[in-house]
Amino acid sequence: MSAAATTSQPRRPRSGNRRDEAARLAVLHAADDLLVEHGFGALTVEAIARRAGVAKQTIYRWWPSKVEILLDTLIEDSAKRIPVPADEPTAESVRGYLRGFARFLTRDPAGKVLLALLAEAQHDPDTARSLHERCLAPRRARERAMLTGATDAGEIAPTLGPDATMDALLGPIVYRALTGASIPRGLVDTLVDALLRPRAN
Amino acid sequence: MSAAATTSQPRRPRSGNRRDEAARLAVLHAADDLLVEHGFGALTVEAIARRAGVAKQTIYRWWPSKVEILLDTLIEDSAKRIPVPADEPTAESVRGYLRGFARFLTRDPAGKVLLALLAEAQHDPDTARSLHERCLAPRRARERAMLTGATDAGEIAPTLGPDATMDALLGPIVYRALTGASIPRGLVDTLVDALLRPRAN
Amino acid sequence: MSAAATTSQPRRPRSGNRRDEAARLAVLHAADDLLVEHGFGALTVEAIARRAGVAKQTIYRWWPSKVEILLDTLIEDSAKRIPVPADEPTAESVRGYLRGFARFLTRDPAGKVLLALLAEAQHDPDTARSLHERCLAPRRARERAMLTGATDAGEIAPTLGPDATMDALLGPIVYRALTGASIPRGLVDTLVDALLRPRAN
Amino acid sequence: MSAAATTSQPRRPRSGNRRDEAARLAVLHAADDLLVEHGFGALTVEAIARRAGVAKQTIYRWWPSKVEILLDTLIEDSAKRIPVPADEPTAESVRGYLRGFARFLTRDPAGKVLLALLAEAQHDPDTARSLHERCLAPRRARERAMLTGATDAGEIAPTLGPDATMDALLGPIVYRALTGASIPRGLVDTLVDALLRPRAN
DNA sequence: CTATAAACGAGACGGTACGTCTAGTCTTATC
DNA sequence: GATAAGACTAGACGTACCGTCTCGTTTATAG
Repeated sequence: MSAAATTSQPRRPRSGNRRDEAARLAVLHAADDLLVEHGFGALTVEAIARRAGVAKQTIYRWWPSKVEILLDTLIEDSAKRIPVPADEPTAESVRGYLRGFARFLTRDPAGKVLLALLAEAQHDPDTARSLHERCLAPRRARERAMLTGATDAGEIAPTLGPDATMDALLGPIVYRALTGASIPRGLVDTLVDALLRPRAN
Repeated sequence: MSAAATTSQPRRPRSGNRRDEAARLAVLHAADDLLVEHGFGALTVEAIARRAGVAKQTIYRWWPSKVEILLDTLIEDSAKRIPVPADEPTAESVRGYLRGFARFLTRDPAGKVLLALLAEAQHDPDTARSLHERCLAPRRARERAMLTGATDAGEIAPTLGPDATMDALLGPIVYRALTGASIPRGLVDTLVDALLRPRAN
Repeated sequence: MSAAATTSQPRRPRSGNRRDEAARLAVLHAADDLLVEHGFGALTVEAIARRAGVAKQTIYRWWPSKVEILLDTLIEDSAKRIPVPADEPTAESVRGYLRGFARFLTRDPAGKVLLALLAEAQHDPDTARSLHERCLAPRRARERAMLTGATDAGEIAPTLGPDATMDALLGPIVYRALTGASIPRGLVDTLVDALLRPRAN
Repeated sequence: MSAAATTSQPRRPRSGNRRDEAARLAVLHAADDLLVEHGFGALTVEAIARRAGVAKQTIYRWWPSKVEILLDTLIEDSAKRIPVPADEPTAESVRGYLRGFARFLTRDPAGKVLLALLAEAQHDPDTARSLHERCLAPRRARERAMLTGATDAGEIAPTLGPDATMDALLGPIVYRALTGASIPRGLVDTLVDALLRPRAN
């Protein structure tokens, strides 16, 4: 309470057991597996707990909803599988990004997670907000940087602003994935040609 | 009523009361209202029955699931609000169709139904099948006719096939609606210009 | 709408399926069995539902708590096993009643129900109220009648009022049952002799 | 322990490897208070720990169950409030003991503890055993001594053996406390008169 | 003019999952 | 080594809907 008290740093009453990393990973994997194997309908908190060998309370302690569990896996997976190109500001890198995105949505099990969250966001405003804040907005920021970089480098000349351009490029890919259609190589090429170099042709 | 009628259906196993049209409409409106007012999460069969003043069994008797209720309303509404142009095979009519589509998704309460069904289709294969068979496929057939008509008339010259072209046009609109973004007039114009008259400019 | 309709009595808006008697009995028996076999600690609503082959909601629909289930069985059983003598206003019938009571508490499985409810009443005011209103008070009314009848007939001459007399007679029996002690024949005899015929000896 | 020890830890006489008496008392008082204030239903280990400002583990380390906590307080309180008379082997001292007992059960907050434990003993065999071994049996031994002392002194002449006599005296008192009834002075007097001096009148 | 049979409202039923609570155990870091 | 803090597994709590199944009533045709 005297000088000694003043010297002591803001009290760190930290103690107690720390979070169990194994439990955290078990939950993430269980959620992922259940979604891929049995669909979103089978993705209940009880089922996740059962499959992960974890108590329900452990899930509720760390995640406010099953949607946040999926978001955790999605953020990690999408960062690995479909990083936004930041180094080479070329039209080709944009094309490559879109092809990777298409492959992710149609072939990668983790792509199902994005589609499921995009779907759930239509049913639940909280999901919509979380999906935007934690996944879509950060990615969009990097996508904008990718486009403006390439534009500044003279590689592309989009008619629309960066946001609308990205939506025009991604929209068809996402929509076909949502409707269960494949995404042919020509579609991506045409989108890039038509929207990024409208006059350069 | 006459001898002819009696002859045409000699064994009428049918008897008793016929379907109550008032109950049918009450269910459709209750489902629509609940979706718009409280979201898909509040759209339970019990809530629909409660709001419609109808017994649950009456719903289960006529609809296999709540999704089919929504489909019934969607098919009727979309036929009225966003008919596929069939008379004038011009680029302008395509543009008008896309603008109507964008307005439907972002402004019309009935547009929420389409987004909700598209979402639910990600969670449930039965919904996906119904949505395609009863809504998306018939509309796509008319959209294809619209595009081929305009192409034959020399009004447009799409690079892609009619299906991919429609997805490239609709995808951005749907995607922005799904992510809660508005759909600016310039986006539709650019899509039409870039994808339907790539060389005609 | 005619005079006939007006004449018809106020319509009985009865509809819906009636209560399932089999489910009701299954619940009562399951609760009883669980209490006797595994004790009050194992008497959870889930366990009752499981053992009765009944949905939890069915229990919650008809009983506000598991205590009321036990009360239902207790009221029925105690009416059968330890009826309060009403016909013969003799000291002997009182003695017989107390012996039956002692046997009920120590030998009859249903006696465990009374002890459990008396115990639970100490933990929960709602139980205390229900136990009094539905079981103890009605029985006490009949016990009072028994005592006053015998007193009027000159068979007994209790010093205390009927309530205190009954408590003085039953208290030792209940207390020994609560503490797991047997109830010897001499105890009942001495209580009757000492409290009902203090001067008659 | 001496001045040297004090010097070695100038500011921290507290903590170390011995049992923390402050924690022990905090737990006992918290349990007592919770029982009196919110009833047995609110008496959870978590609530005790919370109210006592003590870790759950500290409770589990020293007490096998919350029942033992209550027993600790009960033994201490009952020894103080209702000691069994050992000095004067008179009928009057027995009467005084019973009156004290009645007052303890109906007026003293600590009396609630005995009723709660007697109740819990019906639900849980471990509680029953502990209650007997640590509380009821030792007290009963002293009560027996009280009765035999008075009998030998010619002050009383009970018909029944000492155990049954004590149960016949205490039973009505306990039963009325359990059922929420008051214990009138006349009841105790009549019990003493009727059971201890059946022929001496 | 009945008699039948379908559709209706009401709602009980066996279930599944929800999100919360407490039990009792185990771990970490502090004193 | 005892403590405060608190994460962990386990499982019951009471609620909301699910989809199925009677009930008894209503009503439009069939006989």
